[in-house]
Amino acid sequence: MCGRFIQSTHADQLAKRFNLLAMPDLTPRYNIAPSQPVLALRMTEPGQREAMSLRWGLIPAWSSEPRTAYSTINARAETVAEKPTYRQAFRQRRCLIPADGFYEWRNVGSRKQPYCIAPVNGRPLAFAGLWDRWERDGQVVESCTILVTQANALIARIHDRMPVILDPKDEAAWLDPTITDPAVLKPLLAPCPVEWLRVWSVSTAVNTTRHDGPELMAPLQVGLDL
DNA sequence: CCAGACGTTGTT
DNA sequence: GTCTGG
DNA sequence: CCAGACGTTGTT
DNA sequence: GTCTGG
Repeated sequence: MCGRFIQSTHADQLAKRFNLLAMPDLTPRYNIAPSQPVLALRMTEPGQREAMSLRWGLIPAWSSEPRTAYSTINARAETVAEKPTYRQAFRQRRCLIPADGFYEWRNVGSRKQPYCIAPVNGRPLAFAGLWDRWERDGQVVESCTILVTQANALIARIHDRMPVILDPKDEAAWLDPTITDPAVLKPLLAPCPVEWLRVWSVSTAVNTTRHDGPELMAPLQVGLDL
């Protein structure tokens, strides 16, 4: 799955990578946790891409409270087109979530060892995401979820699920609001090639959400790598 | 019909 | 064990 | 995802 | 809102 990730690329670099006209000021973040704000990209009317900040953990528009009684930080690619919580968003409110890496935990006996996974080429990845807008009594909460799929052979050493990392050539289609056919969209949600990513073990400092900095990505020097 | 869920993962 | 907060 | 709380009353 | 279970 995907329960922590990194957004560290500067605004100007992101604007170039994702063809954005404007970007808000960004603070690099190395330990984004559920419930926190996430930078996401969506399509606006004249076909422009727009950056926005979304709460991580999708709150459906029909929810009575601006929260859910269950976890919506991830949506399974295999079933996202049918699930009541995600179906409308899947057809109408898809987004890209830029990421410079993510963390997964491997069970080692009774211990849990965190690993960092990041792009080999150093360029930001795009997670496939969905967003929704919740509104009651003038209170507005925009929120998102990250799609997950079967782990590729690299990630499978750690965990059996991983975020959907889109092929850059599919990013425009994922954002295109005129595409609503699951038969067209679902093939974009395959596990990414192992060649795009590298994996290494990191300190359990990442476990604590108040820790945030590039040091969280530092490789462990004690031979826990896979 | 109404009531109640609506999710993912891991573990047993 | 389970829920909430980050 | 992990970490940390998980309760009530009365007093300051 | 929409689907499932009773």
